Amino acid sequence: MDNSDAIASFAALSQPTRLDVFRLLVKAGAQGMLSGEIGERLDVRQNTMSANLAVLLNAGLVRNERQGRKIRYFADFDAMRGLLGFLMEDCCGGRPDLCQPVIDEIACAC
Amino acid sequence: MDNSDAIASFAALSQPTRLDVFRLLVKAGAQGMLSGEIGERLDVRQNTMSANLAVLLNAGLVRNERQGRKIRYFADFDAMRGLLGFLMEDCCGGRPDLCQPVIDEIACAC
DNA sequence: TCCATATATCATGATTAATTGATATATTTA
DNA sequence: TAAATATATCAATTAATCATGATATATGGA
Repeated sequence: MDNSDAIASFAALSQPTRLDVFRLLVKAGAQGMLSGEIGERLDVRQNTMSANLAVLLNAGLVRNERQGRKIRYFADFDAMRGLLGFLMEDCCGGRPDLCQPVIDEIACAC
Repeated sequence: MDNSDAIASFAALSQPTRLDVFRLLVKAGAQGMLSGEIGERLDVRQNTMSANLAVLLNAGLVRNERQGRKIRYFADFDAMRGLLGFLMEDCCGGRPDLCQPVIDEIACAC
């Protein structure tokens, strides 16, 4: 994870449809979702969805896997890890009380 | 933290100077940094830096505090918390092994 | 009050991104 | 192999963003 990877990731997440897609894939977890399923759920046209998925893919935030003529997309949790780590690098100026709540927040119930 | 707050935050972080600024302020922690200090450190012109700080401020990612004629900026850790929580909401589809490494990554050493 | 310092705002030109209609590619089924 | 389905690519228009020069505002000190 270098600076330009992080820029690409944040740019990818800074668009409403793509943010929705990514959060949907985070929720879906290891099961992922089909491209068509995603487009239907979010009511986004086919080519727009394809373009937006390509941006997420290019940023490394999602992976995909062909299944016949469908394509299944997954949130890439390793990429998430890298991105958040990059953002929080050397955080807090030595004051854990600032940093800890941030960590707690993503300590999801799963 | 709603969808449009998150969009604003990611858009703010998707620009090289602003990402540098934010990471610098994360490192600085509670001490923060003066606007001028930041501009000098990152070698960015005065009005460009001011505009970029305004974007971060508007996104809620940083706070500021006037000190005489200088203005001190701070990373807003509550906003970070909200943003990461929003992104990871209902994560992993019930598989903690996917989520845990993400949490571990930002468990900084401070 | 006048000047210097620190920061913010405004207008503009240049670059970049987003959506869309049309079309192409890949895969499965008949 | 032809048709149908699922997804990707292309070209073009519109819209958003960025850095910059110029200028304005706010604070502190002489």
